[in-house]
Amino acid sequence: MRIGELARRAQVSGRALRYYEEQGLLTPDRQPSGYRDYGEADVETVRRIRVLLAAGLPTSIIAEVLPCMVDAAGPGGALAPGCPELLPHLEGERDRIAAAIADLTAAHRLLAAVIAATPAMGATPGACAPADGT
Amino acid sequence: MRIGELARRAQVSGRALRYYEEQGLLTPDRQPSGYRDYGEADVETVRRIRVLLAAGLPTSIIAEVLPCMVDAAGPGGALAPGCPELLPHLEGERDRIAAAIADLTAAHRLLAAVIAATPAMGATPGACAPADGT
DNA sequence: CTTGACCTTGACGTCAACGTGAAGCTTTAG
DNA sequence: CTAAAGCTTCACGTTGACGTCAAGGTCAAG
Repeated sequence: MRIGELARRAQVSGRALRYYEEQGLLTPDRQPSGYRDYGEADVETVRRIRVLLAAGLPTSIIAEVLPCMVDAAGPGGALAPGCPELLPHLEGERDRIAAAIADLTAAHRLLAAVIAATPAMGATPGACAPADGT
Repeated sequence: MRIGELARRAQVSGRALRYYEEQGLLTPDRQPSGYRDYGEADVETVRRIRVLLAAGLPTSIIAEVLPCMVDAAGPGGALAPGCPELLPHLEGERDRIAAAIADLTAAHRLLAAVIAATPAMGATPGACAPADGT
């Protein structure tokens, strides 16, 4: 398929797909016209990229892990065995994500506490922060 | 205390502290010399700022929630009741954080799966990704 | 007084993941 | 045939949270 279709099916912009290629995350074939020619598997690959990006991993890291999860067949996204040389690196990233989850959880608790401490709305002096003119 | 001490005690750069002031997160007094003069409570405030920043909240939002958690006395960071007008906004942020946690958790699972699928190190072809010259 | 550490305000640089034209080729619809 | 999508490669713009000089003022020690 061409870039537009993949963009629609994977819910990303064409620009993003070109960027991913530039970063080595995707390497589509080319039609004689020069148009990019993506395969079906790329849809799933892009989804994985989005998951990892959403987790804050930079494209350079994703480029390393992607070939380790080439494909397989499964709804949950099964994986193939990968490259043991990157293992400590991957474990480091995994731990960084765990730490990030801890941070977010702390922030979540903080916000939840603030929300819980908020007097219910409707009956208050009203003078707090300027609240900014929106 | 002056900016250098706060920087050391709160584990941030002086530049960051000036930036926080610029964004309205901190408003230290000034000594006649023009030097910033921070109070003890600012150490904790900066820690909270860091937690929320680490969670991906922009400084503009943090500026809104900070006055809602003015202070109190507690090891976990107790809170004062806040501004009900911001409540829906805060709930939105809280949900966004929850979504981010979900993303991170998904990525964590993905990485953990890759790691688990990695053949243990030591006995493999070795040809995988170029591994990049570092 | 001099040195040196620490402080001040600008103001430009950085990094990541794209957005957004610009100028031109290709393919599809009619 | 023409017009309209859709594609191509540059290449600069954006956003956020700072880093990093630059050009000084201030303060404690000797």
